[in-house]
Amino acid sequence: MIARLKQAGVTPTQQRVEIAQILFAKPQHLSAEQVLAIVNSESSLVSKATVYNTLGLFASKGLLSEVIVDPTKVFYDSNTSSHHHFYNVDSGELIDVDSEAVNLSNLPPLPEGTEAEAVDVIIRVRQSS
Amino acid sequence: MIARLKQAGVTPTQQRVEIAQILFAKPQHLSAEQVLAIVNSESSLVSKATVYNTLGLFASKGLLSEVIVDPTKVFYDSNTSSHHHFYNVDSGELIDVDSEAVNLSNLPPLPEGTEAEAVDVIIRVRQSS
DNA sequence: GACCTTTTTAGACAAAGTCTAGAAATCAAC
DNA sequence: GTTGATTTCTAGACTTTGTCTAAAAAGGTC
Ligand SMILES: [Mn+2]
Ligand SMILES: [Mn+2]
Ligand SMILES: [Zn+2]
Ligand SMILES: [Zn+2]
Repeated sequence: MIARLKQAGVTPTQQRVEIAQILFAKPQHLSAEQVLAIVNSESSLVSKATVYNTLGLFASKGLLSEVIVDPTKVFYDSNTSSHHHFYNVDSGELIDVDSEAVNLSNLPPLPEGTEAEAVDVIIRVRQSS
Repeated sequence: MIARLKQAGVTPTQQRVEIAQILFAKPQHLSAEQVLAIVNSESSLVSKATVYNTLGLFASKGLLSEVIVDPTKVFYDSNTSSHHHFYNVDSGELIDVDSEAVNLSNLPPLPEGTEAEAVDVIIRVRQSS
């Protein structure tokens, strides 16, 4: 874990390692508030400011990606390979969709003076009645 | 405009007509704060609560769609036909992309017990350096 | 006009996230 | 290992977007 942070150019402090261990345990989608709660569930280890700073830092270094699907919070995704999402608007659940499971092609020309950063595909679903 | 609201099952009050006139003047993407500022730019006509309530009501009646691309605010889109978006992460600009300009097919099977509500494609671009 | 229902309002409140200024930890000579 | 510089962390104030509440206003029906 420490090596992984170093390789990404992140000084592996104790707080950053704590947060990394939670997130990189498996591919998952966690909000900052969830990370804060998990990291401090045993004893109070990491402050709110540090959780937000660390998640932002990890995202800027490519260790996490941000998923914006809910107007009230950002999800941090430990799966950084290019993929898409189902978002259940009723439950708030976010599920990965493999890139190959979606045929996305023929993208239009980008606006003048811009370059692509990412293409997000979000399939919003609701509980069927 | 009044007819349009009635047809959507919305009682056309003075405040709702004011907001509708702003939004339905052309296809555009406005945040609640922007609508509030525009509607009250001459004199104070509509309260904050009413702007939020009205935008939510219009969206629930299909007169507007919500675009979630920015973690800090929701955009309300007066173009309700199915389409996609460029989002310039540097400028915050949101540009429509015609549905036909993107080839999207082969969607994966939906999670058990869910039905599709929408498929959002967001092409995030940044200012090229 | 009296009554009833719907809508609007000011302003308190909530949730997510940022900022600040000082404390703590780390690092680099010496 | 002490000194000094740099980086990181922290508590808590603050900001922004949005929601809630309880009362006022508006509108519809008789
Ligand atoms: Mn919000
Ligand atoms: Mn935010
Ligand atoms: Zn994911
Ligand atoms: Zn649009």
